[in-house]
Parts: sequence; structure tokens; C-alpha cells
Amino acid sequence: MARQKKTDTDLSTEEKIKEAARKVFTRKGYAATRTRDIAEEAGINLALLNYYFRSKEKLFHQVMVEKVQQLFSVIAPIVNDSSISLESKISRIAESYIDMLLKHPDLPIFVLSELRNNVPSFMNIVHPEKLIRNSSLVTQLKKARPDINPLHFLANILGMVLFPFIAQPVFVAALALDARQFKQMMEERKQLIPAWVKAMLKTK
Amino acid sequence: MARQKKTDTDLSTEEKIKEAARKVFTRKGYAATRTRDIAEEAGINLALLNYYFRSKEKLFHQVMVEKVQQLFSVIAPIVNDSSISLESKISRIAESYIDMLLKHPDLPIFVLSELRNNVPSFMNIVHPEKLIRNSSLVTQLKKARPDINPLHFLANILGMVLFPFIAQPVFVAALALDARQFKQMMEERKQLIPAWVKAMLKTK
DNA sequence: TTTTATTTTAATCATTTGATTAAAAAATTT
DNA sequence: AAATTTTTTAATCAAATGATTAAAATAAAA
Repeated sequence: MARQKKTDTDLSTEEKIKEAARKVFTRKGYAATRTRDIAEEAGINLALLNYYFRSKEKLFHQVMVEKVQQLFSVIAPIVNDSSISLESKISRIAESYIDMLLKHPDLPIFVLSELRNNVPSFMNIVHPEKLIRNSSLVTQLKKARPDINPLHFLANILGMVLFPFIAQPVFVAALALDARQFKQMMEERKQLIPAWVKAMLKTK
Repeated sequence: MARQKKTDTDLSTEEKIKEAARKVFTRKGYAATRTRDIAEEAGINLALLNYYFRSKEKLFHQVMVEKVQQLFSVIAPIVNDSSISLESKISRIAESYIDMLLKHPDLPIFVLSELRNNVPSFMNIVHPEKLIRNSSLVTQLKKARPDINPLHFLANILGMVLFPFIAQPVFVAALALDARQFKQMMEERKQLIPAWVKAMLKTK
């Protein structure tokens, strides 16, 4: 079989390679990933990877763009929707973020650790400044607590949501938690985090 | 100069290499680090690295043990001291953790991302289960809120303290924060986090 | 069916990289 | 000062790794 029809069940070779790349890059990071690992995972010859993507670097870049978007696009529409109240925003962020991360637990540590190597390359893709400066959420936070930099609350929400996933291996090993218990805990946090943030906003 | 006197100003070659290894490993991670990078950073011949430490793996292990301890030993004495009240504990954890991390901002992302590769190898060094199960802090949290798994509050405290450092590159790039502003924000959090946790513990 | 274009592979290259070796240099001991 | 031990270096190895090439296999077009 050489070329595949563009129609039909087109999980093409190209997409098979990209899927394998997503898996291996996300689990091991750029530097620890060998192009041969990806080829093997995809069940294809190594040369095919370079035939379709030119280089490890270019393949990684495509995956990275996807993953950065995946990490930011969950909250972007919520944060910027001025028709949603502050409390609703926080609930929806917690809920949709946790739901997504339960499916992709190693996304945050992957993106954040790769991003620190070269933030600028991916800055123009996500524009995280739009998630913050003058976003509806930040405006609402400023109004609720004019005395505190709204970035504090953003850091709190993201920290409470993302940190358990980032530290998951340690928590799991330290407490002999199994996957079910971890999931249960994160499900609880969908309710708890909004209540906690609400309480935090009321401190004087 | 060959051997150095064991007494005297003994920043020995061995220590010079280790210091360079700390720096490079912490900044780039294990896989992205070349032993030649470390040798150059230390200003020594590559063969010396293997002469003193046998292998990249063994050198990394020594550095990693130090770094894991550095990350956990800040809070270990506080968490287990039953003579300190719950509120004091939280204040002290926030303060000493933030002080330490302002000096070593890339410690958390380094340790957590390397740790996910093989937690067990370093588990016997830190015994994080002692920081949690039956620690004084957990006992106090259970007493304050018997209805909520104390691990939630631990995750919240650590998340609010550590996450800003983990996401620092993104925050800094997104908001054009400079080092001074970031430091100021973290200084504010030394006061704010304990107040927030106190409020969280009171929600019903 | 023949021809052409596309896809896939096996083999191979050139570099990088962790590690070793044998010899030189420096310090310590006798 | 001579002998011995320790430290350092230059040169080199072997394996790993990203990438290329030329040929084979397959599909599509004529």
C-alpha cells in the first residue's frame, strides 16, 4: 500500500506518526525523545518520519503548538466571556479544566517544562496576555478586590487546579494513591475550588 | 596544579564539577544536558568528570538527591513539629518556601519533571509519606475540617506557593513582568496565602 | 496494460555524545 | 632530590542518533 485515498478511513500514515509523536513527546519531553521511539510507536520506518515532517524539530513544533493550544484554549472562552458572572467563571474553569486534565494528566508538566526553554516561539500562537490583561475575569476580580493584584487570584485558581496534576507522581507514590482515588479527589475539587476562591475573595 | 590540599580554601575540582552540574542539570534537565556542557561550565576537561563521578548518571543522581532534599527539607521540620499551631505552620511554610524559591526559582519544575521519570529511585531518600500520613499538619487539618480530605489543603498550600514558580516563564512573558515585580508579588503572597487558607478552612 | 506519481523501506552517513586510555603534570611522601 | 601517588589532559572509541539516499513497492492515471 502506497498512497492512501484522501477520503475514506483516512488515519493516514502522516497522522499515525503525529499521534505517536504526541504520545512520546508528551511523556518523555523533547530532549529524551528519540525519533526512533516515535517511528516504533507509530509502526513505521524511521525515514518516513523525516519524509513527512522534515525533522524532529519541525514535528515537535507542530505537536507543541497543539498542546499549548490545548492547555490554554480550555479557559480562553470562559475567561473572556463578559456575560458570565465571576462565580460562574470560576466554577466553569475548575470543571472544564479538571475534566480535560483527567484525560491528559501529563499535559501541564509537559507544556510548562518545554515552554521554559523558549517561551517566545509559542507566544504568538496563544497570546496568553489576552487571557489576562483586560480579560473579563481580571476586570471582575479587580472589582471584587480592588486592593489585591488580580494576578494573585489567577495564580491561585490555576495553582489549585493544575498543581495536583503536576505533582501527581509524587502524591501517588507518597500516598499509594491509585488512579481511582486520584480521580475521585479531582472530582471533589470541581466543587471545592470555587467555594474556596469565593471565601478567599471575601477575606479582609 | 594537581591535587589540592584537603584543608585550606578547598573549592576542589570535584566540587567545581558538582556545582556546574547543579547549574546545568537544573536549567536544562537530565536528557538535554551534555556532559561537555558541565565540563565547560566547570572549566575542566571532560575526562575529569568521569574520573570523579564515573558517569553522567551517577553525577546526576547525586545532584538529584540534593535537589529533592532541598525541595522537601524546607517544610519537613515545620510539618512535623506538633508544638506549632496550624495557623503558624501555614505562615511558616509559605514564608520559608517562598524565601527559598526566590533564590532557586527553577527548583520545583526541575525536580517534579525529573521525578515523574522514576519516582521510586528517590522515594527512599525523602520519604514524602512522612510529610503527609500522620504528620502533625495533617492531624491538625483533619481536626479543623474532618469533612474534607486533608490532602486537599496540602495540595492547595503547595499549589499556591509552588505554581507561580512553575509557571513563572509564562507569567513573565505574558505580562511583561520583570524580576522585581515577580519578587514583589511573591513577597505579598507570604502574607496572603496564610489568610486565604484560613478562610478556606472556615467555609461550610 | 503501461506509464507515472507517490509512498515506503533498507542501508548508510555524519555528528554527537558518554566514556576510556595512556601519558603528562603536579603534588606528596620518603 | 628521588620516588610515589594523585590529578589533569589530549586523543580516541564505540554507540546512539538525526538525517539522507537510492531503490523497491504500491497506487493512480493514461
